[in-house]
Amino acid sequence: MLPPDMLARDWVVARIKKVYERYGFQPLDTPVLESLAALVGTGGEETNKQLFRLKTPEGEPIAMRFDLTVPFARLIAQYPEQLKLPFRRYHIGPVFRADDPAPGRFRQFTQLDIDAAGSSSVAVDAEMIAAMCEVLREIGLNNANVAAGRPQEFLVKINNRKLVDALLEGCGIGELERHKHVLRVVDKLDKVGLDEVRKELGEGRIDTSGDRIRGVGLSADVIDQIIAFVEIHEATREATLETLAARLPKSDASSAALAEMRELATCLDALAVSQRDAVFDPSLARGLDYYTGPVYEAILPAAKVGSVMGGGRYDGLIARFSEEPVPAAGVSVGLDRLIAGLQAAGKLQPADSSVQVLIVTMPGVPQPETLRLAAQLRQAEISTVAYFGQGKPRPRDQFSYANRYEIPVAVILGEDEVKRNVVSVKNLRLGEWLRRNITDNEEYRMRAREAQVEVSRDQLIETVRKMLAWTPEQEQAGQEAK
RNA sequence: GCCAGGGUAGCUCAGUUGGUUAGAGCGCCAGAUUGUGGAUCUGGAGGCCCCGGGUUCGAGCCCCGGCCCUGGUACCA
Repeated sequence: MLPPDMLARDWVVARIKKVYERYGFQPLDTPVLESLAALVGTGGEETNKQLFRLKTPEGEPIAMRFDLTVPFARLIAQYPEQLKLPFRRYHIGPVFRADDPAPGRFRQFTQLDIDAAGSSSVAVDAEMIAAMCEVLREIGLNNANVAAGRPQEFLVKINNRKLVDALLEGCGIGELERHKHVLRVVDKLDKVGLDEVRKELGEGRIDTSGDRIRGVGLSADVIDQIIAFVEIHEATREATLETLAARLPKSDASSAALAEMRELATCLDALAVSQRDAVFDPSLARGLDYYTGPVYEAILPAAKVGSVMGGGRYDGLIARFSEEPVPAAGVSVGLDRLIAGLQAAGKLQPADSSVQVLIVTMPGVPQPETLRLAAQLRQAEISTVAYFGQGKPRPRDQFSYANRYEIPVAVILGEDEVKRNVVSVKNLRLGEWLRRNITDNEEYRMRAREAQVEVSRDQLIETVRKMLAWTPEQEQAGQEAK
Protein backbone atom coordinates (compact mmCIF):
# COMPACT_ATOMS: atom_id res chain seq x y z
CA MET A 1 0.00 0.00 0.00
CA LEU A 2 1.49 3.32 -1.11
CA PRO A 3 1.73 6.45 1.08
CA PRO A 4 -1.38 8.25 -0.26
CA ASP A 5 -3.52 5.25 0.65
CA MET A 6 -1.76 4.72 3.97
CA LEU A 7 -2.24 8.37 4.94
CA ALA A 8 -5.97 8.15 4.24
CA ARG A 9 -6.19 4.90 6.13
CA ASP A 10 -4.30 6.16 9.18
CA TRP A 11 -6.52 9.19 9.31
CA VAL A 12 -9.68 7.09 9.28
CA VAL A 13 -8.30 4.66 11.86
CA ALA A 14 -7.31 7.46 14.22
CA ARG A 15 -10.81 8.93 14.06
CA ILE A 16 -12.49 5.61 14.68
CA LYS A 17 -10.25 4.77 17.63
CA LYS A 18 -11.07 8.10 19.18
CA VAL A 19 -14.78 7.26 19.13
CA TYR A 20 -14.23 3.76 20.44
CA GLU A 21 -12.20 5.02 23.37
CA ARG A 22 -14.86 7.62 24.10
CA TYR A 23 -17.29 4.72 24.49
CA GLY A 24 -14.97 2.99 26.91
CA PHE A 25 -13.61 0.23 24.71
CA GLN A 26 -10.03 -0.81 25.48
CA PRO A 27 -7.50 -2.00 22.92
CA LEU A 28 -6.72 -5.67 22.53
CA ASP A 29 -5.02 -7.93 20.00
CA THR A 30 -5.00 -11.65 19.24
CA PRO A 31 -2.98 -13.80 16.83
CA VAL A 32 -3.99 -14.06 13.18
CA LEU A 33 -3.81 -17.84 13.42
CA GLU A 34 -6.32 -19.81 15.46
CA SER A 35 -6.76 -23.50 15.89
CA LEU A 36 -9.07 -24.78 13.19
CA ALA A 37 -11.44 -26.22 15.75
CA ALA A 38 -12.04 -22.78 17.23
CA LEU A 39 -13.07 -21.30 13.90
CA VAL A 40 -15.04 -24.12 12.31
CA GLY A 41 -18.75 -24.13 12.82
CA THR A 42 -18.99 -20.72 14.41
CA GLY A 43 -20.19 -18.81 11.38
CA GLY A 44 -22.11 -21.49 9.52
CA GLU A 45 -21.17 -23.49 6.44
CA GLU A 46 -20.46 -20.36 4.46
CA THR A 47 -17.54 -19.29 6.60
CA ASN A 48 -16.14 -22.80 6.89
CA LYS A 49 -15.54 -22.79 3.17
CA GLN A 50 -13.94 -19.37 3.30
CA LEU A 51 -11.21 -20.40 5.71
CA PHE A 52 -7.57 -20.44 4.69
CA ARG A 53 -6.42 -23.66 6.31
CA LEU A 54 -2.86 -24.39 7.43
CA LYS A 55 -0.89 -26.84 9.51
CA THR A 56 1.60 -26.17 12.28
CA PRO A 57 5.03 -27.88 11.99
CA GLU A 58 3.68 -30.35 14.54
CA GLY A 59 0.77 -31.17 12.27
CA GLU A 60 -1.94 -29.34 14.21
CA PRO A 61 -4.70 -28.05 11.93
CA ILE A 62 -4.98 -24.26 12.16
CA ALA A 63 -6.54 -21.50 10.07
CA MET A 64 -6.41 -17.76 9.56
CA ARG A 65 -9.21 -15.89 11.30
CA PHE A 66 -12.09 -14.76 9.09
CA ASP A 67 -13.32 -12.16 11.56
CA LEU A 68 -12.42 -10.70 14.96
CA THR A 69 -15.60 -11.71 16.73
CA VAL A 70 -14.87 -15.40 17.01
CA PRO A 71 -11.35 -14.87 18.43
CA PHE A 72 -12.96 -12.49 20.91
CA ALA A 73 -15.45 -15.13 21.94
CA ARG A 74 -12.63 -17.66 22.34
CA LEU A 75 -10.70 -15.19 24.47
CA ILE A 76 -13.62 -14.48 26.76
CA ALA A 77 -14.20 -18.19 27.22
CA GLN A 78 -10.52 -18.89 27.81
CA TYR A 79 -9.73 -16.30 30.48
CA PRO A 80 -12.74 -16.21 32.80
CA GLU A 81 -10.41 -15.56 35.76
CA GLN A 82 -8.56 -12.60 34.30
CA LEU A 83 -11.37 -10.77 32.63
CA LYS A 84 -13.98 -9.27 34.84
CA LEU A 85 -17.32 -9.06 33.06
CA PRO A 86 -18.82 -7.03 31.55
CA PHE A 87 -15.80 -6.56 29.32
CA ARG A 88 -15.51 -4.34 26.29
CA ARG A 89 -12.62 -4.07 23.89
CA TYR A 90 -11.78 -2.76 20.45
CA HIS A 91 -9.59 -4.65 18.06
CA ILE A 92 -7.98 -3.75 14.75
CA GLY A 93 -6.36 -6.30 12.53
CA PRO A 94 -6.36 -8.21 9.26
CA VAL A 95 -8.84 -11.00 8.58
CA PHE A 96 -8.85 -13.50 5.73
CA ARG A 97 -11.51 -15.07 3.57
CA ALA A 98 -10.87 -17.52 0.76
CA ASP A 99 -13.64 -15.96 -1.26
CA ASP A 100 -13.85 -14.73 -4.84
CA PRO A 101 -12.61 -11.15 -4.72
CA ALA A 102 -15.22 -8.61 -5.86
CA PRO A 103 -15.57 -4.84 -5.72
CA GLY A 104 -15.15 -3.90 -2.09
CA ARG A 105 -14.54 -7.57 -1.34
CA PHE A 106 -11.03 -8.75 -0.64
CA ARG A 107 -9.26 -11.92 0.49
CA GLN A 108 -7.38 -10.01 3.12
CA PHE A 109 -8.95 -6.99 4.68
CA THR A 110 -8.82 -5.07 7.92
CA GLN A 111 -11.57 -4.98 10.47
CA LEU A 112 -11.97 -2.62 13.38
CA ASP A 113 -14.28 -4.19 15.90
CA ILE A 114 -15.94 -3.27 19.11
CA ASP A 115 -17.49 -5.96 21.24
CA ALA A 116 -18.97 -6.14 24.70
CA ALA A 117 -19.34 -9.41 26.58
CA GLY A 118 -21.25 -10.12 29.73
CA SER A 119 -24.40 -8.09 29.32
CA SER A 120 -27.67 -9.00 27.68
CA SER A 121 -29.07 -5.50 28.06
CA VAL A 122 -30.33 -3.85 24.88
CA ALA A 123 -28.74 -0.69 26.27
CA VAL A 124 -25.48 -2.20 25.02
CA ASP A 125 -26.97 -2.70 21.56
CA ALA A 126 -28.10 0.90 21.60
CA GLU A 127 -24.56 2.00 22.46
CA MET A 128 -23.19 -0.07 19.58
CA ILE A 129 -25.55 1.69 17.21
CA ALA A 130 -24.75 5.10 18.67
CA ALA A 131 -21.04 4.37 18.25
CA MET A 132 -21.60 3.39 14.61
CA CYS A 133 -23.32 6.69 13.89
CA GLU A 134 -20.65 8.62 15.72
CA VAL A 135 -17.84 6.90 13.83
CA LEU A 136 -19.47 7.78 10.52
CA ARG A 137 -19.93 11.37 11.56
CA GLU A 138 -16.37 11.58 12.86
CA ILE A 139 -14.99 10.62 9.45
CA GLY A 140 -16.86 13.42 7.77
CA LEU A 141 -20.29 12.07 6.85
CA ASN A 142 -23.48 13.71 7.95
CA ASN A 143 -27.19 13.71 7.29
CA ALA A 144 -27.92 17.09 8.81
CA ASN A 145 -28.82 18.59 5.44
CA VAL A 146 -31.06 15.79 4.20
CA ALA A 147 -34.10 17.88 5.05
CA ALA A 148 -32.71 20.61 2.79
CA GLY A 149 -32.62 18.17 -0.07
CA ARG A 150 -29.04 16.93 0.27
CA PRO A 151 -28.55 13.20 -0.22
CA GLN A 152 -28.36 10.78 2.69
CA GLU A 153 -24.65 10.23 3.32
CA PHE A 154 -24.91 7.22 5.57
CA LEU A 155 -27.64 5.06 7.02
CA VAL A 156 -27.64 2.60 9.87
CA LYS A 157 -30.34 -0.05 9.49
CA ILE A 158 -31.55 -1.99 12.51
CA ASN A 159 -33.55 -5.18 12.66
CA ASN A 160 -33.98 -8.09 15.04
CA ARG A 161 -33.56 -11.77 14.37
CA LYS A 162 -36.36 -12.47 16.80
CA LEU A 163 -38.78 -10.37 14.75
CA VAL A 164 -37.96 -12.19 11.56
CA ASP A 165 -38.16 -15.55 13.26
CA ALA A 166 -41.53 -14.68 14.78
CA LEU A 167 -42.83 -13.64 11.38
CA LEU A 168 -41.66 -16.70 9.51
CA GLU A 169 -42.79 -19.11 12.17
CA GLY A 170 -46.12 -17.32 12.28
CA CYS A 171 -46.34 -18.00 8.55
CA GLY A 172 -45.59 -21.66 9.08
CA ILE A 173 -42.04 -21.60 7.76
CA GLY A 174 -40.18 -23.63 10.32
CA GLU A 175 -37.29 -25.25 8.49
CA LEU A 176 -33.98 -23.46 8.73
CA GLU A 177 -33.11 -23.88 5.06
CA ARG A 178 -36.23 -22.21 3.72
CA HIS A 179 -35.83 -19.63 6.40
CA LYS A 180 -32.42 -18.73 5.06
CA HIS A 181 -33.63 -18.84 1.49
CA VAL A 182 -36.32 -16.28 2.32
CA LEU A 183 -33.75 -14.02 3.97
CA ARG A 184 -31.43 -14.25 0.99
CA VAL A 185 -34.22 -13.21 -1.33
CA VAL A 186 -35.44 -10.40 0.91
CA ASP A 187 -31.87 -9.11 1.11
CA LYS A 188 -32.05 -8.32 -2.62
CA LEU A 189 -34.86 -5.84 -2.10
CA ASP A 190 -32.71 -2.75 -2.63
CA LYS A 191 -31.13 -4.24 -5.70
CA VAL A 192 -33.99 -5.73 -7.70
CA GLY A 193 -37.09 -4.10 -6.23
CA LEU A 194 -40.30 -5.30 -4.70
CA ASP A 195 -41.88 -6.97 -7.73
CA GLU A 196 -38.90 -9.18 -8.47
CA VAL A 197 -38.61 -10.18 -4.83
CA ARG A 198 -42.27 -11.11 -4.85
CA LYS A 199 -41.74 -13.36 -7.87
CA GLU A 200 -38.67 -14.97 -6.41
CA LEU A 201 -40.46 -15.77 -3.17
CA GLY A 202 -43.04 -17.58 -5.29
CA GLU A 203 -42.34 -19.40 -8.52
CA GLY A 204 -39.09 -17.72 -9.50
CA ARG A 205 -38.22 -15.12 -12.09
CA ILE A 206 -36.15 -14.35 -15.16
CA ASP A 207 -33.41 -11.84 -14.40
CA THR A 208 -31.94 -9.16 -16.66
CA SER A 209 -29.33 -11.47 -18.16
CA GLY A 210 -32.04 -13.97 -19.06
CA ASP A 211 -31.17 -16.45 -16.33
CA ARG A 212 -33.97 -18.39 -14.70
CA ILE A 213 -33.90 -18.01 -10.98
CA ARG A 214 -35.41 -20.65 -8.77
CA GLY A 215 -38.09 -19.34 -6.43
CA VAL A 216 -38.79 -20.24 -2.83
CA GLY A 217 -42.22 -21.51 -3.80
CA LEU A 218 -44.29 -19.83 -1.11
CA SER A 219 -48.02 -19.34 -1.40
CA ALA A 220 -49.44 -15.97 -2.35
CA ASP A 221 -50.83 -15.02 1.07
CA VAL A 222 -47.58 -15.89 2.83
CA ILE A 223 -45.68 -13.79 0.32
CA ASP A 224 -48.08 -10.93 0.93
CA GLN A 225 -47.45 -11.21 4.64
CA ILE A 226 -43.69 -11.18 4.19
CA ILE A 227 -43.80 -8.27 1.77
CA ALA A 228 -46.10 -6.32 4.08
CA PHE A 229 -43.57 -6.84 6.87
CA VAL A 230 -40.52 -6.04 4.84
CA GLU A 231 -41.70 -2.86 3.19
CA ILE A 232 -42.51 -1.03 6.39
CA HIS A 233 -40.69 2.31 6.46
CA GLU A 234 -42.11 4.88 8.84
CA ALA A 235 -40.71 8.28 9.72
CA THR A 236 -39.56 7.25 13.17
CA ARG A 237 -38.40 4.07 14.82
CA GLU A 238 -41.40 4.17 17.14
CA ALA A 239 -43.85 4.48 14.25
CA THR A 240 -42.20 1.60 12.43
CA LEU A 241 -42.70 -0.53 15.53
CA GLU A 242 -46.39 0.31 15.74
CA THR A 243 -46.99 -0.70 12.15
CA LEU A 244 -44.91 -3.79 12.74
CA ALA A 245 -47.00 -4.72 15.78
CA ALA A 246 -50.15 -4.43 13.72
CA ARG A 247 -48.90 -6.68 10.92
CA LEU A 248 -47.01 -9.39 12.81
CA PRO A 249 -48.83 -12.65 13.54
CA LYS A 250 -49.71 -12.64 17.24
CA SER A 251 -47.57 -14.99 19.34
CA ASP A 252 -45.43 -15.01 22.47
CA ALA A 253 -42.38 -14.83 20.28
CA SER A 254 -43.58 -11.77 18.42
CA SER A 255 -44.61 -9.83 21.50
CA ALA A 256 -41.26 -10.59 23.15
CA ALA A 257 -39.43 -9.41 20.05
CA LEU A 258 -41.51 -6.25 19.86
CA ALA A 259 -40.93 -5.49 23.52
CA GLU A 260 -37.18 -5.79 22.98
CA MET A 261 -37.32 -3.41 20.03
CA ARG A 262 -39.39 -0.89 22.01
CA GLU A 263 -36.77 -0.90 24.70
CA LEU A 264 -34.07 -0.45 22.08
CA ALA A 265 -35.97 2.51 20.63
CA THR A 266 -36.14 4.14 24.05
CA CYS A 267 -32.43 3.66 24.59
CA LEU A 268 -31.58 5.11 21.17
CA ASP A 269 -33.66 8.18 21.97
CA ALA A 270 -31.87 8.56 25.29
CA LEU A 271 -28.52 8.43 23.48
CA ALA A 272 -29.80 11.10 21.10
CA VAL A 273 -29.34 8.89 18.06
CA SER A 274 -31.00 10.79 15.22
CA GLN A 275 -34.01 9.25 13.50
CA ARG A 276 -32.34 10.24 10.27
CA ASP A 277 -29.10 8.38 11.00
CA ALA A 278 -30.48 5.10 12.31
CA VAL A 279 -33.74 3.47 11.28
CA PHE A 280 -35.62 0.27 12.01
CA ASP A 281 -35.70 -1.67 8.76
CA PRO A 282 -37.52 -5.02 8.86
CA SER A 283 -35.94 -6.04 5.53
CA LEU A 284 -32.41 -6.10 6.93
CA ALA A 285 -31.01 -9.62 6.79
CA ARG A 286 -27.47 -10.28 7.94
CA GLY A 287 -25.47 -13.26 6.85
CA LEU A 288 -23.70 -14.55 9.92
CA ASP A 289 -25.46 -17.38 11.63
CA TYR A 290 -24.51 -16.53 15.17
CA TYR A 291 -26.72 -13.47 15.62
CA THR A 292 -29.56 -13.98 18.05
CA GLY A 293 -31.17 -10.56 18.62
CA PRO A 294 -30.80 -7.03 17.31
CA VAL A 295 -28.70 -6.74 14.14
CA TYR A 296 -27.35 -3.56 12.61
CA GLU A 297 -25.65 -2.53 9.42
CA ALA A 298 -24.32 0.73 7.97
CA ILE A 299 -24.34 1.65 4.29
CA LEU A 300 -23.12 4.63 2.26
CA PRO A 301 -25.85 5.17 -0.34
CA ALA A 302 -23.55 7.15 -2.65
CA ALA A 303 -21.10 4.24 -3.00
CA LYS A 304 -22.00 0.80 -4.25
CA VAL A 305 -19.69 -1.21 -2.05
CA GLY A 306 -22.17 -3.00 0.15
CA SER A 307 -22.27 -2.56 3.89
CA VAL A 308 -19.34 -0.82 5.54
CA MET A 309 -20.15 -1.76 9.12
CA GLY A 310 -22.18 -4.59 10.53
CA GLY A 311 -22.95 -6.14 13.83
CA GLY A 312 -25.44 -7.51 16.25
CA ARG A 313 -26.06 -9.52 19.34
CA TYR A 314 -24.67 -13.05 19.55
CA ASP A 315 -25.70 -14.49 22.90
CA GLY A 316 -24.90 -18.07 21.94
CA LEU A 317 -21.42 -17.80 20.47
CA ILE A 318 -19.25 -17.75 23.60
CA ALA A 319 -21.04 -20.80 24.94
CA ARG A 320 -19.47 -22.78 22.09
CA PHE A 321 -16.09 -22.32 23.79
CA SER A 322 -17.09 -22.76 27.42
CA GLU A 323 -19.64 -24.16 29.77
CA GLU A 324 -20.79 -20.73 30.84
CA PRO A 325 -23.08 -18.93 28.43
CA VAL A 326 -21.98 -15.29 28.10
CA PRO A 327 -24.20 -12.82 26.25
CA ALA A 328 -22.40 -10.42 23.91
CA ALA A 329 -22.85 -7.88 21.14
CA GLY A 330 -20.50 -6.13 18.75
CA VAL A 331 -19.87 -4.21 15.57
CA SER A 332 -17.28 -4.69 12.82
CA VAL A 333 -16.01 -1.97 10.55
CA GLY A 334 -14.76 -3.20 7.19
CA LEU A 335 -11.98 -0.66 6.95
CA ASP A 336 -10.93 -1.19 3.34
CA ARG A 337 -14.49 -1.14 2.17
CA LEU A 338 -15.27 1.92 4.24
CA ILE A 339 -12.32 3.76 2.70
CA ALA A 340 -13.32 2.62 -0.79
CA GLY A 341 -16.80 3.93 -0.05
CA LEU A 342 -15.55 7.27 1.25
CA GLN A 343 -13.41 7.68 -1.85
CA ALA A 344 -16.29 6.76 -4.15
CA ALA A 345 -18.43 9.33 -2.34
CA GLY A 346 -15.69 11.95 -2.68
CA LYS A 347 -15.31 12.28 1.07
CA LEU A 348 -11.58 11.65 1.32
CA GLN A 349 -9.08 14.18 0.02
CA PRO A 350 -6.09 12.15 -1.11
CA ALA A 351 -2.74 13.51 0.03
CA ASP A 352 0.59 12.57 -1.47
CA SER A 353 2.55 13.06 1.71
CA SER A 354 2.34 14.66 5.12
CA VAL A 355 5.63 16.53 4.77
CA GLN A 356 5.22 20.22 5.54
CA VAL A 357 8.57 21.70 4.63
CA LEU A 358 11.18 20.93 1.99
CA ILE A 359 14.60 22.43 2.51
CA VAL A 360 15.88 23.53 -0.88
CA THR A 361 19.65 23.78 -0.95
CA MET A 362 22.11 25.09 -3.51
CA PRO A 363 25.46 23.72 -4.61
CA GLY A 364 28.15 24.95 -2.27
CA VAL A 365 26.06 24.89 0.89
CA PRO A 366 27.69 22.57 3.42
CA GLN A 367 25.45 19.70 4.45
CA PRO A 368 25.81 20.38 8.20
CA GLU A 369 24.15 23.78 7.59
CA THR A 370 21.22 22.04 5.94
CA LEU A 371 20.92 19.49 8.71
CA ARG A 372 21.00 22.17 11.42
CA LEU A 373 18.11 23.88 9.69
CA ALA A 374 16.15 20.63 9.46
CA ALA A 375 16.74 19.98 13.15
CA GLN A 376 15.46 23.46 14.04
CA LEU A 377 12.22 22.86 12.13
CA ARG A 378 11.71 19.39 13.54
CA GLN A 379 12.25 20.71 17.03
CA ALA A 380 9.18 22.83 16.41
CA GLU A 381 7.21 19.72 15.38
CA ILE A 382 7.25 20.68 11.73
CA SER A 383 7.56 17.71 9.40
CA THR A 384 10.66 18.46 7.36
CA VAL A 385 12.63 16.85 4.58
CA ALA A 386 15.87 18.16 3.10
CA TYR A 387 16.53 17.30 -0.49
CA PHE A 388 19.44 14.92 -0.87
CA GLY A 389 18.83 13.70 -4.40
CA GLN A 390 21.42 12.38 -6.81
CA GLY A 391 23.30 14.73 -9.09
CA LYS A 392 23.59 18.51 -8.88
CA PRO A 393 20.86 19.88 -6.64
CA ARG A 394 19.29 22.29 -9.10
CA PRO A 395 16.58 24.31 -7.44
CA ARG A 396 14.19 23.57 -10.27
CA ASP A 397 14.33 19.85 -9.55
CA GLN A 398 13.81 20.47 -5.87
CA PHE A 399 10.76 22.66 -6.37
CA SER A 400 9.43 20.10 -8.78
CA TYR A 401 9.90 17.50 -6.10
CA ALA A 402 8.02 19.59 -3.55
CA ASN A 403 5.22 19.97 -6.02
CA ARG A 404 5.04 16.29 -6.81
CA TYR A 405 4.61 15.42 -3.12
CA GLU A 406 2.39 18.39 -2.31
CA ILE A 407 4.80 19.87 0.19
CA PRO A 408 3.37 23.32 0.92
CA VAL A 409 6.42 25.26 2.10
CA ALA A 410 9.99 25.50 0.81
CA VAL A 411 12.80 26.82 2.98
CA ILE A 412 15.62 27.94 0.73
CA LEU A 413 19.18 27.81 1.89
CA GLY A 414 21.74 29.08 -0.63
CA GLU A 415 25.20 30.47 -0.28
CA ASP A 416 23.76 33.99 0.04
CA GLU A 417 21.51 33.00 2.88
CA VAL A 418 24.26 31.13 4.72
CA LYS A 419 26.59 34.10 4.44
CA ARG A 420 24.05 36.56 5.80
CA ASN A 421 22.59 34.11 8.34
CA VAL A 422 19.05 34.29 6.93
CA VAL A 423 16.75 31.93 5.06
CA SER A 424 14.24 32.42 2.26
CA VAL A 425 10.83 30.92 2.88
CA LYS A 426 8.40 30.31 0.06
CA ASN A 427 4.71 29.55 0.28
CA LEU A 428 4.29 27.20 -2.64
CA ARG A 429 0.50 27.10 -2.53
CA LEU A 430 0.32 30.88 -2.54
CA GLY A 431 2.81 30.95 -5.40
CA GLU A 432 0.62 28.64 -7.41
CA TRP A 433 -2.45 30.67 -6.59
CA LEU A 434 -0.82 33.96 -7.60
CA ARG A 435 0.40 32.66 -10.93
CA ARG A 436 -2.62 30.50 -11.71
CA ASN A 437 -3.75 32.34 -14.87
CA ILE A 438 -0.42 33.17 -16.47
CA THR A 439 0.25 31.65 -19.88
CA ASP A 440 3.17 33.81 -20.92
CA ASN A 441 6.49 32.23 -20.15
CA GLU A 442 8.32 35.53 -19.60
CA GLU A 443 5.85 36.85 -17.06
CA TYR A 444 5.61 33.50 -15.40
CA ARG A 445 9.32 33.46 -14.72
CA MET A 446 9.44 37.06 -13.56
CA ARG A 447 6.90 36.40 -10.87
CA ALA A 448 8.66 33.32 -9.55
CA ARG A 449 9.58 34.82 -6.21
CA GLU A 450 6.34 36.53 -5.34
CA ALA A 451 5.33 34.16 -2.58
CA GLN A 452 8.76 34.26 -1.01
CA VAL A 453 10.19 36.21 1.92
CA GLU A 454 13.62 36.46 3.43
CA VAL A 455 13.71 36.22 7.23
CA SER A 456 16.27 35.84 9.98
CA ARG A 457 16.71 32.40 11.54
CA ASP A 458 14.77 33.24 14.66
CA GLN A 459 11.74 34.26 12.63
CA LEU A 460 11.81 31.05 10.63
CA ILE A 461 9.37 28.99 12.66
CA GLU A 462 6.78 31.71 12.92
CA THR A 463 6.96 32.41 9.19
CA VAL A 464 6.58 28.74 8.29
CA ARG A 465 3.62 28.33 10.64
CA LYS A 466 1.81 31.23 9.00
CA MET A 467 2.37 29.76 5.57
CA LEU A 468 1.11 26.34 6.68
CA ALA A 469 -2.12 27.96 7.83
CA TRP A 470 -2.67 29.65 4.47
CA THR A 471 -5.80 28.88 2.42
CA PRO A 472 -7.04 30.35 -0.87
CA GLU A 473 -10.29 31.42 0.81
CA GLN A 474 -8.41 33.44 3.38
CA GLU A 475 -6.35 35.02 0.62
CA GLN A 476 -9.51 35.93 -1.24
CA ALA A 477 -10.97 37.56 1.86
CA GLY A 478 -7.76 39.47 2.50
CA GLN A 479 -7.72 40.83 -1.05
CA GLU A 480 -11.30 41.99 -0.82
CA ALA A 481 -10.64 43.73 2.48
CA LYS A 482 -8.09 45.93 0.69
C1' G B 1 -21.29 -22.52 -13.25
C1' C B 2 -24.13 -19.35 -16.74
C1' C B 3 -24.88 -14.56 -19.66
C1' A B 4 -22.64 -10.11 -21.55
C1' G B 5 -18.37 -7.07 -22.45
C1' G B 6 -13.17 -6.66 -22.51
C1' G B 7 -7.34 -7.79 -22.95
C1' U B 8 -3.24 -2.51 -27.85
C1' A B 9 2.50 2.48 -24.38
C1' G B 10 3.26 3.35 -17.03
C1' C B 11 -2.50 4.81 -16.96
C1' U B 12 -7.31 5.66 -19.80
C1' C B 13 -8.47 4.27 -24.43
C1' A B 14 -8.88 4.95 -30.34
C1' G B 15 -7.56 1.85 -34.36
C1' U B 16 -11.99 2.49 -40.89
C1' U B 17 -14.57 -3.25 -45.71
C1' G B 18 -8.08 -7.11 -43.32
C1' G B 19 -3.33 -3.14 -46.40
C1' U B 20 2.48 -2.34 -45.55
C1' U B 21 5.86 2.67 -40.70
C1' A B 22 0.05 0.83 -34.72
C1' G B 23 -2.07 6.24 -32.70
C1' A B 24 -4.16 10.06 -29.04
C1' G B 25 -4.78 12.15 -24.17
C1' C B 26 -2.64 11.87 -19.45
C1' G B 27 1.89 10.61 -17.00
C1' C B 28 7.35 10.23 -17.45
C1' C B 29 12.22 12.33 -19.25
C1' A B 30 14.80 16.49 -21.50
C1' G B 31 15.14 21.53 -23.40
C1' A B 32 13.27 26.78 -23.74
C1' U B 33 14.91 28.45 -18.04
C1' U B 34 22.97 27.54 -14.74
C1' G B 35 18.96 30.51 -7.58
C1' U B 36 12.77 28.99 -8.20
C1' G B 37 7.80 24.29 -8.86
C1' G B 38 2.84 23.65 -10.64
C1' A B 39 1.17 27.22 -16.19
C1' U B 40 2.89 27.66 -21.56
C1' C B 41 5.83 25.99 -25.79
C1' U B 42 9.31 22.38 -28.17
C1' G B 43 11.43 17.68 -28.43
C1' G B 44 12.15 12.52 -26.68
C1' A B 45 11.76 7.72 -24.64
C1' G B 46 8.31 4.05 -24.07
C1' G B 47 4.67 -1.79 -27.70
C1' C B 48 5.90 -10.29 -27.70
C1' C B 49 -1.36 -5.42 -30.04
C1' C B 50 -2.92 -11.74 -23.69
C1' C B 51 -1.11 -16.93 -25.34
C1' G B 52 -1.22 -21.04 -29.10
C1' G B 53 -2.85 -22.59 -33.71
C1' G B 54 -5.50 -21.53 -38.47
C1' U B 55 -7.35 -18.66 -42.99
C1' U B 56 -4.79 -15.07 -46.27
C1' C B 57 -0.06 -12.38 -50.83
C1' G B 58 -0.91 -9.74 -46.16
C1' A B 59 -3.98 -10.29 -39.37
C1' G B 60 -4.23 -5.62 -33.79
C1' C B 61 -8.71 -6.65 -36.85
C1' C B 62 -11.42 -12.82 -39.46
C1' C B 63 -11.82 -18.37 -37.56
C1' C B 64 -10.73 -22.32 -33.68
C1' G B 65 -8.75 -23.44 -28.83
C1' G B 66 -6.90 -21.67 -24.20
C1' C B 67 -5.68 -18.04 -20.23
C1' C B 68 -6.84 -13.64 -17.60
C1' C B 69 -9.84 -9.25 -16.27
C1' U B 70 -14.68 -6.48 -15.68
C1' G B 71 -20.02 -6.36 -14.96
C1' G B 72 -24.45 -9.21 -14.03
C1' U B 73 -26.41 -13.69 -12.03
C1' A B 74 -26.48 -18.29 -9.63
C1' C B 75 -24.70 -22.15 -6.60
C1' C B 76 -22.50 -22.95 -1.89
C1' A B 77 -28.39 -29.29 0.46
